[in-house]
Amino acid sequence: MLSKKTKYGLKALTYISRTKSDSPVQVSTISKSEQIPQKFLESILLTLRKAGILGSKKGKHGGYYLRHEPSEIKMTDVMRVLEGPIAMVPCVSLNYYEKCDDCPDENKCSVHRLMIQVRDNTLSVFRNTTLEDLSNE
Amino acid sequence: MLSKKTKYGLKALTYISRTKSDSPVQVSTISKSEQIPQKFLESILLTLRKAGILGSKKGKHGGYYLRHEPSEIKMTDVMRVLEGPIAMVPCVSLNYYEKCDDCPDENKCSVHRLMIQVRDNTLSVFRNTTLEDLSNE
DNA sequence: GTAATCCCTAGTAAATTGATAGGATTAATG
DNA sequence: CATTAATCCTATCAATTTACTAGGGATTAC
Repeated sequence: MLSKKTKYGLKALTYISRTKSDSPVQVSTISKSEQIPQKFLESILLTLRKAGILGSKKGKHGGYYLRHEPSEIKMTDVMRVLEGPIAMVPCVSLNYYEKCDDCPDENKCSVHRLMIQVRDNTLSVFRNTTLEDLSNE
Repeated sequence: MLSKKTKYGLKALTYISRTKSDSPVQVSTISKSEQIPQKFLESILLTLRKAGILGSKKGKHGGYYLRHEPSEIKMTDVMRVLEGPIAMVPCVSLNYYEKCDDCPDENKCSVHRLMIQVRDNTLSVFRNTTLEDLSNE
């Protein structure tokens, strides 16, 4: 299941991306428009900022803005920040690999081989989708 | 993340499928061989039996067996029983569809459209993989 | 200097996960 | 028929994760 954190994060990014304005977008604005609890959203946008995806401006008339063009923000990056590893098991994770305690030989593990296929398919979707794609329509 | 329940379930099914014997396979045998807590495994195999994937024989020399040929047991069915919906959000689930509270128009929702792609890709893997595939090698 | 904004740390209730406990039921076997 | 070995069933539980909320600190525009 996709966490609400990820869902809210994606919606917020989409919102900011669609807002074609020079001034940064405020948390309260996004919160109201997308029906996201404000304090929760605050913490999510903070995470995205710390990951380098968003930038922020403090104080009055402050807010958040994209650090790069929407077409250059890949879903692989966004998903890893918000949801964590893309793989369903650590033993097939590219970025967070971990050996299974039980499994003596990964190549002979049926679960391993199945999950590699799922990972590759999911990865290809996220690699080929940018924030620009999400923001269209 | 794949739950341990699903992981254990898949490993157990693979084990049973590889055991080419007429007599049913006992929980304790699988438990030892695959390093799965016995009581936990018991409950998992019970679930698979109730879903019609496994059959069981009670009493001495009892155990579990496959109800169909490995080549006819699709991962879509197994995964739905063990892990639940394949979709990452209810609003793109084929079997467990649910509308989002917030989302006024699904076709315009960026998360919705992205998650449909992920679902379709994952689904194609599970549809094209049977227990026989898992059991080879 | 005041209002509006992000920044940061804590805490917390509810749900889920990954088990464990204990026994009831059923069947094979001597 | 008694014993043993299996599944079946219900209940419980600790740890973790999720989805928030609270409360204030720091910064900036005006």
